[in-house]
Amino acid sequence: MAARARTRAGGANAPKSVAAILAALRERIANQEIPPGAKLRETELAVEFKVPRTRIREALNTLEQRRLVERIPNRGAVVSRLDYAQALQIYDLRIVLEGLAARRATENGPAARWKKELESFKGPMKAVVASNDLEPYIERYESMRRAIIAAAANPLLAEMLDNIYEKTQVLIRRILILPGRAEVGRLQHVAMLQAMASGKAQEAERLRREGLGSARLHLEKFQKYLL
Amino acid sequence: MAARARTRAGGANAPKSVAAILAALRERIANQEIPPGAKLRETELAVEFKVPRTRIREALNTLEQRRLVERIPNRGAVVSRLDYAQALQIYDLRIVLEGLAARRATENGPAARWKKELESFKGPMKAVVASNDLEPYIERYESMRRAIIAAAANPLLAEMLDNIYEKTQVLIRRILILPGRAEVGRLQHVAMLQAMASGKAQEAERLRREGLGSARLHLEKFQKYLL
DNA sequence: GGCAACACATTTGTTGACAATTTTGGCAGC
DNA sequence: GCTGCCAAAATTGTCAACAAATGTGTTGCC
Repeated sequence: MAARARTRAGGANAPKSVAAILAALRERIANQEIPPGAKLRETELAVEFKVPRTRIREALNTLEQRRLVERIPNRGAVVSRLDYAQALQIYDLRIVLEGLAARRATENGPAARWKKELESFKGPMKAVVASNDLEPYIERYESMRRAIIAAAANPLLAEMLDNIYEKTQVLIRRILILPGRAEVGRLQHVAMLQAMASGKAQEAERLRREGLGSARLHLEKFQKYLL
Repeated sequence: MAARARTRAGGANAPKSVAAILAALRERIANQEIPPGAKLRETELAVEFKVPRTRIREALNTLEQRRLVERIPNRGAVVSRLDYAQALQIYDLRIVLEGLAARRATENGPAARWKKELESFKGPMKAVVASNDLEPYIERYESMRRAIIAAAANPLLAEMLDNIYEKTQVLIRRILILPGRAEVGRLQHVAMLQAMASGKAQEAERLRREGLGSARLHLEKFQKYLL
């Protein structure tokens, strides 16, 4: 009775597959539960997840290739730190990639597909932003973003965006907190969705690039507060 | 005397590190030495490279993440086949990514940096293309491309382009063979390099997009001959 | 008291052996 | 002669023990 720790012991989680471990680790790194610079000890993770160390090793390998951790020979893996230059580079990539996504999504889907999103950003979200209630807004934003990427129907593009987006989730929130930024962003989304709902693909791409470009400018301007 | 196969036996190559194995495999896949659909047997490769199977397994893992091979559980790894839809998607990505590279390269480097490349495409390469001598032209093109990507100074961008470019090397050659395509491409490069040598970053991006866009159109038009 | 060298403990890297699954080959039956 | 099934071989997946390297604490010396 005392030391019963059989099938799924007290703790919390006991995933098995490599994919599960990977997801867990990605999650933790994304919301800084494991902060940048922290060391990932293989043995430690092995006992936590209750899998052989080889499994952890494999997960660490893919994490390394996604540049989420850095690995120094014989010294282990530490989660990568995102410096200013890198952040700007990532924004450059987001600008062109999400621009492409917006264009193709507009071309692919029926224009009406975007009416619903548009109304949400025009109406309810306006109040949400005004009340400084960020979490629901972020949720809506990410949902729209995912919808666009999915509609673009380009798996490789989706994967690339996935890889770089997860490295900036913290940053995005910090930018959004900047005074006035959320409302500016909302208006930009409205403009872009309007273009999409009218089937204007090139215009949608231009607007998406403009929107992310302005976010990038904020990053440059408020560098010291953001990183 | 008979069965002496110690240090580095007859064969040809005996790399050891994972990186070396990876490079070798990437090379073979790129020039279809191992054709799409071929099966990669772990044991076989392990004997050839004279490394434990685990090492091969690791290499196969990273090859899988780069989408160069597909892995079916308990059934092994086969090199990925590039279908028409994927090829188009890759061109979409090249268009926006290399467009970005051209823009940033123009902004970063001194404009004069591109004079040399420009002259080469204006002069010597004209004759090379006219004589249908493709290999030197391709070499020059790839060298220019690498220079631009390097000058863009965005490691993440460079990596992404590396990952998708290697999947299309065969395709690029086939497009280049199409009647008139090489000369059209040369002229487009001249125009872009002219913009770069004049420091016109946005113009350079536009022209790069245009050039790759026209290559993409060729791909659409001659689909049946290319794949 | 500070510094260097040594030994111990911890952590990562490597390997071969074992288990599970799929493919191949052969055989009997229809 | 072809089809379905069973057994053997080959191939992939899993693991735990061993080896190498690094970090840490202690001792002895100046």
